[in-house]
Parts: sequence; C-alpha cells; structure tokens
Amino acid sequence: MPETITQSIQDYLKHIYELNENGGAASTNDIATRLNIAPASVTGMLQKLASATPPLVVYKKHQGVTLTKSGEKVALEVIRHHRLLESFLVNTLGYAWDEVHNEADKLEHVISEDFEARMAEALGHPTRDPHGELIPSADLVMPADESCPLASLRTDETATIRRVSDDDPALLRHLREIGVVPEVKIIVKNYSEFDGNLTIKVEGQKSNVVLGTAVTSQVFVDK
Amino acid sequence: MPETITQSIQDYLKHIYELNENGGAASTNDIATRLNIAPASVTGMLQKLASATPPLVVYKKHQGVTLTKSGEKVALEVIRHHRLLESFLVNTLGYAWDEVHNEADKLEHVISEDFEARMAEALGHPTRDPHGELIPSADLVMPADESCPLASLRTDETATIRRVSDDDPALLRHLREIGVVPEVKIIVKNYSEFDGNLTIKVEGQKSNVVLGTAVTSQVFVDK
DNA sequence: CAAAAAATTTAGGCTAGGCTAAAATATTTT
DNA sequence: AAAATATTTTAGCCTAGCCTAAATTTTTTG
Repeated sequence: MPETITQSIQDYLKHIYELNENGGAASTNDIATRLNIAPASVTGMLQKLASATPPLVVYKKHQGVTLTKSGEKVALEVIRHHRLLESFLVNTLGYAWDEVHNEADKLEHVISEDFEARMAEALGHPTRDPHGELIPSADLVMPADESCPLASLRTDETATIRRVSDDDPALLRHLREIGVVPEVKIIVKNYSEFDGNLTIKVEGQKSNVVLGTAVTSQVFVDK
Repeated sequence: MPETITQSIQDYLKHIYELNENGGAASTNDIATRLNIAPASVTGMLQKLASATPPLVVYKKHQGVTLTKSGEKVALEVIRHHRLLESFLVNTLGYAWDEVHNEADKLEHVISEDFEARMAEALGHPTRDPHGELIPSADLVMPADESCPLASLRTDETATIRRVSDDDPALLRHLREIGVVPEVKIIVKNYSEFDGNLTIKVEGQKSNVVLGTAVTSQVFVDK
C-alpha cells in the first residue's frame, strides 16, 4: 500500500470502481466531473496511484485507468462503509432514503472496522442498502448484480424494481412518491420510440406514470 | 469566521477549551503535547487563529491563548458532537465506555447538524455522556460543573462519583471493575499524606480499594 | 484525410499544516 | 542577579492535493 490511504485517495478509488462497473477504463474527465475537481489534478493523482507500491490503478496515458486488486479492495471497503452507513442511518436514526447520501459520503472515510462490524451485526448483515444497492461482503466481495436499466424494457414486459441510484435526492423523493422502490413489481404499458418514455403501471398504485430516460436510466430492475 | 473551519482548527479549539477550563491561558507546549505535534507548529496555528476574522483566540506572545466567544462556540460544538457520539455509540451499538473515545474523536468533525439533532433526540437529550462528562446544550451553553477531584477528599468524607476522564481506556476498564462509575457513592476511609493515596469504600463493593493520585486526579465527585 | 474540437497531460504555482534548527524570551536555581 | 534551563518563536523547508494556462494527444467531423 502507499504509505497512507488518504480520504482523497479513497474517493478516487471509489469513483473509479463505479466508473469501471459501467464502461471499461475510467477516463480522466469522468473522474474529474465526479470528484468536482480539474482534470489536470486528476492526472496527477492517477500517476501517483499507479506508481504506488503496490499500484492501486493501472494507468496508460490518454487511456484512462482501471483498478488493481489492491485498489479494488480499498474501493470495496469504502463502498461497504457507505452502504452500511446508509442502512444504519435509515434504520437507527430515522433518516429518509434521500437524506443519507451526503452524510454517508463523509462518514465512510472515518469509521473504524469495529464500527463497520457493529453496524453489520445490528442490521443483521444486510446485502442491500435502502436504495437496493448491493453491499460488498465483510471479506470484500461484491455480489453479482443481475439487474438491468428500466430504460431497456419494452411494452408488456414485467419486472421487479431492484435498485435506484442514490445520489439525486430530488429524484429519490419523486420515486418514493410514485411507489418506485425496491422489490416492487411493474409492468410496461407503453414505450415511445421517439423520446424513450416508458408508461408503467406500478404495483399498488392506482394510475400509470410516464417516465423519461433521465429517470428510467437510473432505475434498475430484474426481469 | 475564517474562510473555513478545518478539522485541524476544530481540534485546536477543542483542546484549548479544555486547557482553559483548568488553568487560565493554554500554553503552546500543552497544546502541542495534546495534539501530538511540534510546539513550533502550534505557534503558527495560534497566530493564524488569532488573526482570523473574527478572531478565534486571544494570543499574546509567550503568554498562551484563550478562546474568544467565536472560538468557544466552535469548541463547544465539537465537544457536544463528541459527547453525544460517545453516548450514542454506547447506547446504540453496544460499545463499552472505554472503546468510544477514539471513534468519537474522528466522527465529531464530520457529522452534520442533522445527525447531531437526531442523536440527541434518540437519546432523550442527555446532559451527560457515559463518563459523566457534561454535554453542552443545543444552543452551545456548557452546564455548570460543581464537581471536584476525588484527590481533594480526606478521611471520612463522603461523595458521589460524577465523572471520569475519558481518554485512557485502561484506566476506564479498571474503574469499571472496581465500581467507580458515575452516580455511585463512596466514602474515604483513609488519606495518606505521604503519597496522596486514598483508601475508599465504593457503594456496592465488598472490599476497600486504595487509589493513587494518578487515578484520583482523573475522577471527579460531588461532596 | 485534414481540420476542428475534445480530452489529456505538462509545467508552474498556491495553501494548509506539518517539520527541524536556531534564535529569542521566560523562568528557575544557585 | 547571573547562570542554567525551559519555553516559545522565527526562519526555512516539505508534502498533499488542489489550481490555471499552455502544450499535446486523440477523436470527430466536414
């Protein structure tokens, strides 16, 4: 490991992990956008992370980065902290699901392993956080995720909501209101090929709702 | 306020507050010892805190520092966080009273005001933490403390344990074992004027215990 | 496929908050 | 009250992690 894994390094690795999950290598620009810092600053850090011992990322100029095994361990630890914290805040302190993200983003870097273990125990070792996102296991393995974007469904398909992106509180409040929360069943009533809008019927809700791709790309379902 | 109140500044102010509680002005050396940094580094920070707008400390060369009203507010906020967190960790996650200090030292700087309020609510707005230390109120007033060091008692005096210093886990475990915990009554059986040892009978304990000043100076009682 | 646009990297700088060594000031002891 | 000791400050330095501006790819597009 590099001498010390700073809070800043933890944040880089966490976001690189999440970017790697989607496309392949994480680009300098995408990392900069997520961390809200200048791309030039990111380049500097990537070089540092790549030449740490052991290296935390694999970096080739102009081609983005991927995590090494060591880097991934750090990322998964932070993500486990984040998601356990979100669950803990909802369960224990009555936070709403749109209020936990920022708090967890700060706490994830400072809690001890003991704190992590006590939360997991108190929560009954959950495998998903309040948004349905998978929680890496204590030995830092990320469970397989079968879900696909709601946006990929078409007319007459049915599915079960599995998870929603946790970083937009306003979107979370809206989804809560229309009943789009994990484990709820839906059926697609209509797909519009012009704007990608989906009209869906949500289990337990009286009326259908029409959702644009800005929403349906953030909601993940199992068919 | 200075542009930003960093974690480091919060720590300085917290420790200066505690040093001010004992003697008058906090000395450069004492601050350095508590923060585990070089005295020269402390001087630099004190100058910075003194020339902030508004100033957070009153600083005169070679004469130590005291907090300004602004500095005190920051210190009390941090101390409130710390002590609420200690209570929360004990109550909610089953920590022992000797295990909470380090965790609280890290968390105190990152929790939100919302988190603070939710903890206070969940705990029923406590006025003391698990070590009996007073918790500043939500509007940042420190309750008056009437207690005096156990070390100041003499033969035949009786008293009630009010609080114990929270920063030495080994001492805390020992005190727990011999029943020296807040709200317990004691009676001094003997005072040795040579070494300052006190022989005390602790309510609910079969045998007397002899405590040196290293212990009795860390335990505070109401007569 | 060349030119324009976008992405990335290099170069040089800045701030926060540490450090050590040496100088200055206080305090204590004789 | 002078010498010795302890404390505090100054001076100069260092690292982490950010910044902007300019140079260099890489990618897209006419």
